[in-house]
Amino acid sequence: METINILLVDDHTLIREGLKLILKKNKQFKIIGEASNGVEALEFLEKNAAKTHVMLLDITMPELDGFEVAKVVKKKYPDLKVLALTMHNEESYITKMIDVGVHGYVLKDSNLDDLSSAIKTILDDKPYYSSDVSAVMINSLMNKDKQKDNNAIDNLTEREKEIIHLISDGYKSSEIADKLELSTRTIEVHRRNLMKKLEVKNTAELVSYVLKSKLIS
Amino acid sequence: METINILLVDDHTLIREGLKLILKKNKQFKIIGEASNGVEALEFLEKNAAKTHVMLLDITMPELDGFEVAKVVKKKYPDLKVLALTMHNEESYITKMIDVGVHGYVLKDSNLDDLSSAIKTILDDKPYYSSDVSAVMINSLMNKDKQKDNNAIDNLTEREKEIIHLISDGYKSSEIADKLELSTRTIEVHRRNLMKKLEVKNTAELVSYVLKSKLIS
DNA sequence: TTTAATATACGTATTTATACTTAGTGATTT
DNA sequence: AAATCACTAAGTATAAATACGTATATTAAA
Repeated sequence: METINILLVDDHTLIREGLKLILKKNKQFKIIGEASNGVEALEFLEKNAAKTHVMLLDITMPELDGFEVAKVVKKKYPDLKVLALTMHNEESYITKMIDVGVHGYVLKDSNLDDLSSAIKTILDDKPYYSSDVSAVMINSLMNKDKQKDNNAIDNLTEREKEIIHLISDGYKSSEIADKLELSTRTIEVHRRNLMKKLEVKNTAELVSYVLKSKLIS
Repeated sequence: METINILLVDDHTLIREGLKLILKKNKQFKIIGEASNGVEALEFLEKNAAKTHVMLLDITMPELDGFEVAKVVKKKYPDLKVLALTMHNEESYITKMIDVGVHGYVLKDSNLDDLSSAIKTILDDKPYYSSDVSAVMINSLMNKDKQKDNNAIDNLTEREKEIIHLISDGYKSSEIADKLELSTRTIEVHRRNLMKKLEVKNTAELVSYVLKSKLIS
């Protein structure tokens, strides 16, 4: 059983102390550094990145927040695992952290077992998300879908959907006409109708609209 | 404790029989109908939708598959809860079912407890997804993000990102020029450079590219 | 059965986007 | 000091998209 070296990053001293006490219960864990903001954390890593295995990272911090830190770490120290630690259970935070390349995400009301298994899971190169977090993700996917209802996209015809798909793939009207064996004029009319139905001004906004509304993936 | 009326839709007789036996263990559940394909299921609902509470729906079926059935049901019978039941644990299936408006999704290797709580959860107007499914979702989000790395988008300059954002919002070059107090020609150069860097042919593909790569949300 | 919607197609005109070339300036790097 | 890069800008020319109007055959819905 090898020692796991941990860097603790949180702006609240009390929370850092608490985490230290919790982590001490598992003798495998060793806290080799602490930082109270992003700048300090990156300074520590400048010298000690090689021996650091896991970074426990708070999201909301002064100076340089967790998002920015995670971005930098991912680029400069790709081997270092980052476990986001936060009280925020909102979708925007979670997706943003995932986007930024965090390996795991645990809520601050987790217990020692959760934390231990999170650390071990991400060291094993698997993502870890506490169950509450998963629930939020699924929920948000559901809600996004609800938004999709009742909107203008339902009024598109099959032909229009077909054409909008080809437009998004970068085909110009003449190419679409060839593909579907139709006149270029017909495709142009479909474009006009599509823009009118979806109330957009040009091709760019049209593509943007359909992609955001998830008609096309 | 009210009776919950269930419609069972699966093309394999053996699976239907098995499900009936499993569901019989809970006296609250009552199977009021069966169907071996989508067409039969919709025919049953034509007459009995009012008294049907939950539809247990297999995805892979002949004639009319689960996706299509779910679509129709959502439109015609919005109060009827649909629980997708399948052995497929792949991301494409799951996201597609969510898109189509299914209320819950359970794998066929679940046990009675899972099934019962799934049914009760969706009747309570909450989404239900078995834990394995959640894991797949999170994983797919992670993987999408990994794809994003190493791609051409990292090479874009701040100005280019700013402009591509405005393009996606439907602004034409002259409008972007006004907004940023630059020459229209400058914007045109940026567009050219963007298309060259991202190896796309036109505006449509450009917008499609950046949205899919999640540079813009 | 009339109505409405869909898909098809052409004409004309204007506006945008795209292609190719050249070039100055300021900041950064080697 | 020289080279590189990001940003800026212009000239010229063609291709594509957009904005109008008009029209017809088919199909779905009232």
